[in-house]
Amino acid sequence: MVARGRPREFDLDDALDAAIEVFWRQGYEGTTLDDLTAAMGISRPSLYAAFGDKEATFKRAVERYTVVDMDYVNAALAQPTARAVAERFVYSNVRAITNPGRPAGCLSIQGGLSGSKTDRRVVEFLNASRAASEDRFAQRFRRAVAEGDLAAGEDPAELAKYLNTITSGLAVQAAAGATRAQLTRVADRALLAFPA
Amino acid sequence: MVARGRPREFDLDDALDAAIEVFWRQGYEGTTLDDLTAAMGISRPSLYAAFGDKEATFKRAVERYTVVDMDYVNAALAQPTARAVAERFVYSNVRAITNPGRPAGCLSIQGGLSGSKTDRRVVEFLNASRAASEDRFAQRFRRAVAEGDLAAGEDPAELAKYLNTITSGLAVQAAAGATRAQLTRVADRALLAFPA
DNA sequence: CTATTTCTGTTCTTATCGGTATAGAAAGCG
DNA sequence: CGCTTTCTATACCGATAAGAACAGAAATAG
Repeated sequence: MVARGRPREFDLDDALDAAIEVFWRQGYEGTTLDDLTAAMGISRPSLYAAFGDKEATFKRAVERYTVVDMDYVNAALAQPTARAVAERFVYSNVRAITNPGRPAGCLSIQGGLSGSKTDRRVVEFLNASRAASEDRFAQRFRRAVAEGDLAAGEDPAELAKYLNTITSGLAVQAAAGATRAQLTRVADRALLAFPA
Repeated sequence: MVARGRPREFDLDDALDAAIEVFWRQGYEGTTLDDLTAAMGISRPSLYAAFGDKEATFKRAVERYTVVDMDYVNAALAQPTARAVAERFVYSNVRAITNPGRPAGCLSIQGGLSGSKTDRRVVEFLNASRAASEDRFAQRFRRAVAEGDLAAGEDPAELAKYLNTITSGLAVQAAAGATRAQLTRVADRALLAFPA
């Protein structure tokens, strides 16, 4: 793929990083194209040429967010035991949603939990994205049961939904201003209910 | 207070109930005045005369929502022990956020977790509203410690934040389509971590 | 019955939204 | 060097947002 014509003057990932910040802080519906182009440092036609429309830009931003900012999910899933998976997941989640210098909370939650009829697709996209993450944990816990690491009586899907509920709740608290210390204590407690 | 002039042709609470539904489903920013007036069955000037502007209507709706739809909080707080308070709170929360015929989830969460700069006040209003609820539980648990009902080592504020995190997380799951049965099992597990 | 008060519906205003047309600028290709 | 291709910036477009103006309608007060 050889570059033809005038080369793009901005970096796609840099631009997406800026978009991530804005969508994270203001949500999909609360973000205007002027907000986006100002933060990304590009003009409107450049955005449309590079990403498509607002919705496509949002999806690209969320995809990059899951790769860059939620890489800790992969690290958690790679832990040797279900218990270690859960601990690593919850604690690194707390760190991610209370990261100084980044918006508090989680783009996947703040991006849009509800929306107008015309923006319903965006809400469903985020729901599906979180469900996919939950599925990965369910799969990991199925493996743990098969390996004898988790008791046969445990329901992998239920454990995954439990963790997903915890991290969602933590993100809501973080967005409302809860501190890392507070949420760490909440995480400690939540893990009491996870099989040891 | 004697009624003067032409009497209002609609019921304030009926109108607010309709507004609650719309804000609940679509969030503050996703709701237009046309959405509101259509659902409430009144015209635009009637809405403005009765409630003020869109923001004031939202706040009135949230206030009514907390009185009508979150009355279970009072019932929970009135339970005799901290453990009973927690159980009652979490289980009735699950029922409320998966109530058939009503929107899934919780207005206080779906109303707006994030927003544009101009709608920031609404987000903060909701945050404050949830914080106030959390405070009531913290106070209740302080009483429980004083009464010897809770161990002296327990932190009432932390327990309250834990429950608030759980119910917030449950609301997010419900909004994304989780069933009552699923969330009941998550609630069962979450309560394992609450002092018995 | 008249005057006053307050509600109601239609219409209008202003700002801003997402998205686009158009023209110019910067690169590679021959 | 021109020609093609692709980017950039200014300006523009129709649609829609929140909110206000205005006149008519329905009640009470005298």
